[in-house]
Amino acid sequence: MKLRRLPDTELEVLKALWAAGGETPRSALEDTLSSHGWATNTVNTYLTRLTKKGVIACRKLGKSNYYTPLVTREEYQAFEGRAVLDQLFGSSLKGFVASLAGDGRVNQAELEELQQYLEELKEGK
Amino acid sequence: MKLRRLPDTELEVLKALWAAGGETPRSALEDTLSSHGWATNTVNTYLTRLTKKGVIACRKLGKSNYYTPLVTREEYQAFEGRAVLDQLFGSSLKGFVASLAGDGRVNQAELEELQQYLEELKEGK
DNA sequence: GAGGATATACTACAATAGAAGTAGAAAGGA
DNA sequence: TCCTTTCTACTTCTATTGTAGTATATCCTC
Repeated sequence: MKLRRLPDTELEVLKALWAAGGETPRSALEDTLSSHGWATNTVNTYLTRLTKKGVIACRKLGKSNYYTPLVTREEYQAFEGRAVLDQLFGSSLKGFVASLAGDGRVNQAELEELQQYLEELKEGK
Repeated sequence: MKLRRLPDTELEVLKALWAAGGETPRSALEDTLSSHGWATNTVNTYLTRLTKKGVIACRKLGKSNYYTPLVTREEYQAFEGRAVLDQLFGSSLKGFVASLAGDGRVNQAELEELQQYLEELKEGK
């Protein structure tokens, strides 16, 4: 499927669906999304839009609609991450990290964690 | 200034302005942006919108408008990078890198470059 | 089988984005 | 002076997003 960047609100709904894991009734999503303070109908609109875009599937069981993500979190993350990298950092991963590190927007612990990950990755190959 | 996410088209214009460096007449931006195939008026619209948003400044010299970025590339990069990290990767830098690496969307050379950068950063501290 | 409770479907509406046409000012040449 | 060229300002138009109201269908209960 052709992925495209989703609006913030729709992404929040999709994230709730990912978090729920698998096919989920609308009502269950409301809890996860309650912090946003959206009206029920608002969430419903976002679900409809996501369905129309083919990002999630909707199935009616009894009186409730059940939704299933058609895009995995991993797929979307990779897509979006790559897009940002290409659009703003000249495709340079180092540029990305350097930008955040240089601005003090990322702490030491995170950098170490990343470094360790890279080591492991290298060894694993 | 309160930074906010810019629409794709406006970002392209802003990037052209960054690339030009300093105060730049509209006509000069057109060259950089020609690859997009936008009409002159289209570019103008985006410039006006960016000006209204306070992202760039406009000054009239003679018959031409000259534009200056009010947000540096570095600022915007850090802002946007951080936003993506928080929104989609649970603020985990490692998560970001792992996502791209795991998907094969980033090559070996880039990973090595990043690793080296991290080493230097550590030593420098 | 009428009335209320629930869920979903449909509609609305303002703000923002993407794209560009038209009008008008200014400057320079004939 | 008047015409043409070159810019900018103003206007327009459609699609998308953010948000939610109204209408409709269904099921349960009395």
